[in-house]
Amino acid sequence: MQLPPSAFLGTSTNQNQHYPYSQTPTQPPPSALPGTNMYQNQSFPYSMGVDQNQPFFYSPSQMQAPCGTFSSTTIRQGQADLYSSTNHSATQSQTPPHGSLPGMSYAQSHLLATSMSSVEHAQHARTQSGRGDEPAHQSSFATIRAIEQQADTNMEVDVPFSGKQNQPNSGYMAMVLDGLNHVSNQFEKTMNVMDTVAKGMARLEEDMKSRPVSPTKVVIKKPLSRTRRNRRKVVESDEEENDDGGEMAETRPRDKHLEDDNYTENPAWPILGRCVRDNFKRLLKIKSLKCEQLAKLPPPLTDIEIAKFENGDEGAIENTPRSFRIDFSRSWRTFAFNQAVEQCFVKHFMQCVQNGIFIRSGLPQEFVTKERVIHSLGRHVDYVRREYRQINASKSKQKRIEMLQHKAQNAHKSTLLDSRFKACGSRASLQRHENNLLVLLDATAMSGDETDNEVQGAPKTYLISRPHWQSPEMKDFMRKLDHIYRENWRNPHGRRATAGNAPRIRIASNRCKPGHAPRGLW
DNA sequence: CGATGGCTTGATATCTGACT
DNA sequence: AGTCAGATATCAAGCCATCG
Repeated sequence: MQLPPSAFLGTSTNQNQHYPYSQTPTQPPPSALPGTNMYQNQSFPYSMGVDQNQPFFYSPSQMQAPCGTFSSTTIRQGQADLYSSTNHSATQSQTPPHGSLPGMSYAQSHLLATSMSSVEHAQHARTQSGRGDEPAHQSSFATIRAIEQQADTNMEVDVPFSGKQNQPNSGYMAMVLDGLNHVSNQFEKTMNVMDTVAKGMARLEEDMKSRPVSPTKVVIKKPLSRTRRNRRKVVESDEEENDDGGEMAETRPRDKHLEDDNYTENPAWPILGRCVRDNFKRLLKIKSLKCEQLAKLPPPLTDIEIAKFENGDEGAIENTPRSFRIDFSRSWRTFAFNQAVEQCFVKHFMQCVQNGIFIRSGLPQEFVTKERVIHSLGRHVDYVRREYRQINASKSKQKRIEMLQHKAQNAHKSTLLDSRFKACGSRASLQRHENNLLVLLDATAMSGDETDNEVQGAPKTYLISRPHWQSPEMKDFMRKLDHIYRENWRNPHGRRATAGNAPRIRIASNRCKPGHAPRGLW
């Protein structure tokens, strides 16, 4: 017997449509589980917050979880612990049901609690009535078997119970049994995942042992949830297999610093970068690197000021943490004034580290050296100088806006490629295109978006500007993928409605942009 | 060697549905 | 009402190749 997933564990947000049966307030409350009467006047060796001397009844709240939608709200460790210690009611707000595990959704935990109690009842009945092969019990199990058989031909269930108390609705019973089966499968899957995680943790631990890492807090990066990561994984794994038979390839040094020292591989390196950037902005008294903030910075030094600085004349600009000034128009590494600024910054930063200013940021004190601060600062200044130049360049405001638009277009292209991968992955018949076509493309091969309207409040629309090398057939195929992606977004199957911003509204146009066709397409 | 353009990518902001 | 999850858009930052 198989119920469609949506009928039992559907995650659609539209409960009215996907509810396997209605649960309107006007309906009679759900009553006893099948076979309840045979448990009457018996004490139960478990506690679920019910009177052990009373026959077991499903409460409406317990009924609701397995039959309605699944919440994606997960239970945190503390909440699960709370329940374990206090044995709260499963319906209590914000309190997960008994037996909940961290990471489990509320609805899943309700389903588990409900189903587990059914199992316990069945086991209890077995022990109370003797072995299952005894005549009295055989009849009970024969009843359940009959219900199962009946359920096969009675899949449409509108009311969980018939009017008579203690008379099970066969369809509902079928769903309970199916639910038990599902929970069992879910549990098995969860155990497999946990096993994999445990093995991964063990490998990580081994790796960490072999690498000197500071004992201070390690910031865990948010994992990439995007298909981009998966794509790259596919490509990388292919390369690895070709190169060294699947062994993890050694990371290629990205700059000459790595040839001498591996410190940029240390988890503390990005933390140092963050602290350096924050401190840099603080000394410059700016909040961000946006145009209006960078415009507040003092102008480049005049020739007179430079001469005074070089001669050490009275009145020359002094660099202190309180009056921190940089000439962004001149070289950071060769201009003497900027070199003095660098020394000032490094000295101040090292003092801050010694005073424990960055402890809360997780920066290990022993990791910080002057050379590393100089390295990190240098990279950041390169970036800030670049932004500064672009803002102060003689380009017109229109030119600047165009550059920003171009940047935004490019940033969207990777999202576009991701969505097309997702669209291909969602249809079995399209997966060959994913493997044969999309893997050849990168974000630059995607069409661009140009904003169409700037009306306040109206949903933004974008005109598609396709690469000129793209054939009409390929263009149509890409549009089709976009259409599928939007359809998937609008009509998610097997999960709740897609949250968040809707995909961009992209309108076809005759606009073209130059570019080179990716290798492999010609 | 530094400047520059083009590009990718992680982090963050923002929005909305679902849930407690 | 408040919170969380999951989605996209944008920002911030860095890498790489090229040029002078």
